[in-house]
Amino acid sequence: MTQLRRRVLELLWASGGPTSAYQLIEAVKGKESRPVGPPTVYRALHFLMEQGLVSRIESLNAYVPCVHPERDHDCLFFICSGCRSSVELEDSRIGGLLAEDAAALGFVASRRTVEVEGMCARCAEADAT
Amino acid sequence: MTQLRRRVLELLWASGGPTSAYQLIEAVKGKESRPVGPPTVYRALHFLMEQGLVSRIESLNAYVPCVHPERDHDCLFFICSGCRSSVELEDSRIGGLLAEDAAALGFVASRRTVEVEGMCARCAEADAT
DNA sequence: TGAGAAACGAAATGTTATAACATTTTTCGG
DNA sequence: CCGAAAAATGTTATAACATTTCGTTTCTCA
Repeated sequence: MTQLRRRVLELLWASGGPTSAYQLIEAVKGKESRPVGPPTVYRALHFLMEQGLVSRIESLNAYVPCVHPERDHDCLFFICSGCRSSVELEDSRIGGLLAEDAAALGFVASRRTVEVEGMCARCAEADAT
Repeated sequence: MTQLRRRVLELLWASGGPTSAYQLIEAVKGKESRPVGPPTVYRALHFLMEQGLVSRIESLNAYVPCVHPERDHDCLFFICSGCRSSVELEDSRIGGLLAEDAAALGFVASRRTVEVEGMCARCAEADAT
């Protein structure tokens, strides 16, 4: 864990929601006052994802810190179209079903992406009003 | 269903695998011999997705024709890193669990993305050899 | 047939991600 | 401590993916 990687991770923690790589590039530039190129931040993100500290949300092209990095994780994301927030959940039953379906195909799984878009309770309520 | 939209759908059927928007742009250009801009093809893709004829694979930025457009679908994709192929499956149990988890959060779901990356049976075997 | 809606063409631009290569920093055996 | 090897980072350029904007054409239907 280097200074740069820690900084990217801290920015993600601070951000409070899914954050795009280019937002992070700007944020790192802001803290330092020197140029930071896209590869720099993308490399840090790849590292953090390998370590299980960060996840990528495919349907948003955005990144979030993991809620429980300690556990071998297999997460699903609920993404609110209203407030652009995301909630991470763990449901091993889904992993189980996916493993079962994969086995039926002879498929050797390595990475899972499970994302649900919709409206969070707060935004759904606001919307109904 | 217009001529252009039909052409894009046919190209997807013919392609035999996940296809990027820019590959489709090139392919449409080829068939016609006139320029076709990105918005033209993206509009057709959005239309076809609305109709449930095409799905987007988020983790590849690519598009595939749906296997069973007739049914209200709720699909999962198994994507092979070896041969870049994808298999579409329906497993209503997963939709059920996701609905259950969503309900627990008060979350109103609209779209689901479930993608599993790995190696298909063929490629896993070839890899082991 | 003519007004409104839907679809399409075209140019520019915005957004996301990586390739390729140079340089700096760290690590660790001697 | 020193220097070679490995890891990380900087820098430039470009690839890949997607949308905005606006003007024109085509379709529909009263």
